[in-house]
Amino acid sequence: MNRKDNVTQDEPSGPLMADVARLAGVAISTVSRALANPGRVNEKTRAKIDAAAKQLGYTPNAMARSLRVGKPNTIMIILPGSLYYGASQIIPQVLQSINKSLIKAGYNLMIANLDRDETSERHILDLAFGGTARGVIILSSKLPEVDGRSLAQAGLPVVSMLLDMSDAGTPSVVTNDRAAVRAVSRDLIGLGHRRFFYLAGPEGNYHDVERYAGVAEALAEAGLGEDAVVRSGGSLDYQQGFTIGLEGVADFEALENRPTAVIATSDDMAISFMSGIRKLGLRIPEDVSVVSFDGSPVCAFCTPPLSTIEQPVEEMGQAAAALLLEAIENGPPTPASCTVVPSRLITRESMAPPALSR
Amino acid sequence: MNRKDNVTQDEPSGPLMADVARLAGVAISTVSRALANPGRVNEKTRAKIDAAAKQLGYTPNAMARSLRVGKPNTIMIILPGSLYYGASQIIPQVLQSINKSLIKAGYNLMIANLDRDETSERHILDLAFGGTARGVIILSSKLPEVDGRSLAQAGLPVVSMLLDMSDAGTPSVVTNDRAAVRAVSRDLIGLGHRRFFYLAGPEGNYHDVERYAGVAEALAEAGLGEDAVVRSGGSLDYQQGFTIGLEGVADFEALENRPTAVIATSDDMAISFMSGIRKLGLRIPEDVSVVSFDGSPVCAFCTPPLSTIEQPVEEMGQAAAALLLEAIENGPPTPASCTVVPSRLITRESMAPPALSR
DNA sequence: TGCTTTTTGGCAAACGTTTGCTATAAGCTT
DNA sequence: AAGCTTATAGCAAACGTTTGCCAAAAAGCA
Repeated sequence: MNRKDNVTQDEPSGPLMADVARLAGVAISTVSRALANPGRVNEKTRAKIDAAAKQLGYTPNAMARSLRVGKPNTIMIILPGSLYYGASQIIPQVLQSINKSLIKAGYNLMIANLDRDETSERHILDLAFGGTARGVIILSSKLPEVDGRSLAQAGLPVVSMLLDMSDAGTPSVVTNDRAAVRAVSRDLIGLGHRRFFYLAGPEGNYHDVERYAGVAEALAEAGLGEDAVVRSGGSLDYQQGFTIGLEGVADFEALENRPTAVIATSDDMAISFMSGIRKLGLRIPEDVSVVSFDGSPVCAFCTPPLSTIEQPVEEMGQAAAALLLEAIENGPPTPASCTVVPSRLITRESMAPPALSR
Repeated sequence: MNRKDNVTQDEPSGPLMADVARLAGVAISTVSRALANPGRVNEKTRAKIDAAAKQLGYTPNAMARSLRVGKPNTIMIILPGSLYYGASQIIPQVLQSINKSLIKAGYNLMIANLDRDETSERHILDLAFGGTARGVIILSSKLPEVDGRSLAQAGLPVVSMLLDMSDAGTPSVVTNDRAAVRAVSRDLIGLGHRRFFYLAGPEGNYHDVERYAGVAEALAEAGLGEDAVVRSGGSLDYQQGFTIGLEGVADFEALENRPTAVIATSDDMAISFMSGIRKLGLRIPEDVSVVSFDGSPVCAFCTPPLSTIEQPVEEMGQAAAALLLEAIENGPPTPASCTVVPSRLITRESMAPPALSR
């Protein structure tokens, strides 16, 4: 006489803890303790219970557990639409590394897309306030906020990745965009370049601001004015990298006194740009040096092989996960920390001294 | 006098349905019905309740709901490690399109990585049997199964994507790998090619088997034997696409009577292969035509622009989601369906008639 | 052996919802 | 106006766990 007699057994729904208890001849509470706590139950009873559980193929119901304990074991990761772009494999890598860290700690990973519409924001907030998520990792976006509710007030640990929000109280993991671009700009200057072309991401975007600042700083250091660099792009999102690169070619071609070095803020831009430039009959790196950002593996096989600043996506993912887990354990760090994982320039043939001009 | 007086209020945990009920001056059950059911409650009461809910910023607890109802609202997507590769953006696109469909239907998306270790399989099964997932979409893998439990017996709707498992009773959404490769092989034959080079994925892999079969069929149709094609690779996973391509170059170079057309089974392979071939001083497409599989946008900017078979990832994702939702509603289709979303060849300059040989 | 301390197991109350059933109020019919 | 049906609201029992508290048993001690 099992539960459900009169009902037309429509859901098998698996064995319950009660079934295990019955089979092992103990109380439910003992089963619970046997499966979870280390020392609270006699070794012999535990063995009996383990055996019973295995025999029945028992799997504890995670939701019932979370509900009772008041702490879900799901982490939400927020992926902005703008990150789904081109050849660089940011998202899969991030997902993989974060998930690995989380699973090790007993958490699951739920994904949420953040588009520009209110629906997606609302959905995210429902997840956050609805007790589904235990913590949040948000990629390169500000905290969603709609009709009164803000992710900041959900009482959940939040870690920002790629975008530094430590000022706003959210611990962050970023890479040193600015320093990396500054360094590579310096390198270009060292090679003899004096006129630059900058392929920009969307105007005002954190990454673009940082990266451009890197260029500007390097120029300043070298005693060059900001008029040494021509900006192209700025209206399209990173998703449109290939298009930005192509439009950049047109801009470049129209220039009077053409720059000798191009700094692209994503591999996509650089790749389509190089393709277009070569169609124009210009040679890389002889006529133009190109450097870009992202570190996609495919850059090694471009013509010519493309120098690129590798984003340490995996390490950042791990760091973000670690930070989040720590915040879940001990509360958020105060003041909010900002972990900087350094990026690395991979030098390839697309960079060279400029041909002697004029 | 709220709940929790003596306790050191460590969790705000948000307003409860009971709070809304109290504020609106009705019973909890009425609130529940007002928020969920369409007509079960008086319009006036509903308004009062809605107002109270909004005022408190109430968000229903999803887990309590799922527990009570017995049906979670989370869908699990299983991503095999082998899919995280190179330049092709399969995963992000799939995730994005599936998530969009699911959210519209009120579901959340949880991701699970399937590696070759037992841990990851166990984790997936815990999710499936533990009442966390309502349905599963599995990408390009067979159903996980470890110590007695198999995903097939979890009583969950499962849809397979990329891999046809309809024979085994799992409804599937795939693209017509074989037909697509057959068609492009035909095209190559039509251009005059008679000797082929095939860059293989892992031996025995579904995709590789299908794609190679496409080549073989086209050859047979044209009265050519299978000795018209040289296979390269076969030991490495698709993740290693770039390496496969490079090794392919070595294999190719060593050949006596070199093929004039190369069929690569991923864009990565083709890209690194082309890069290597050109280093050898061979010209594409004059000396070798190249065609590949995946449809990564970056192919348009290769030198030369690379012909590739575009995988309709987004449509497949939508189809898979639709199929899963349908299975959740009305049970799985019997017999298991296999939806084929056609792929499309994008013709670019990497394909041309062979130079007159000898 | 009788007492205290420690270990182990069980009862039952949570966790925050949904929902079957019942009670009341309201609207109709004749 | 009495009896009927229908709409609306409330009570309380679920859903499958965990855990505070108490009881029983075992073990230690004198």
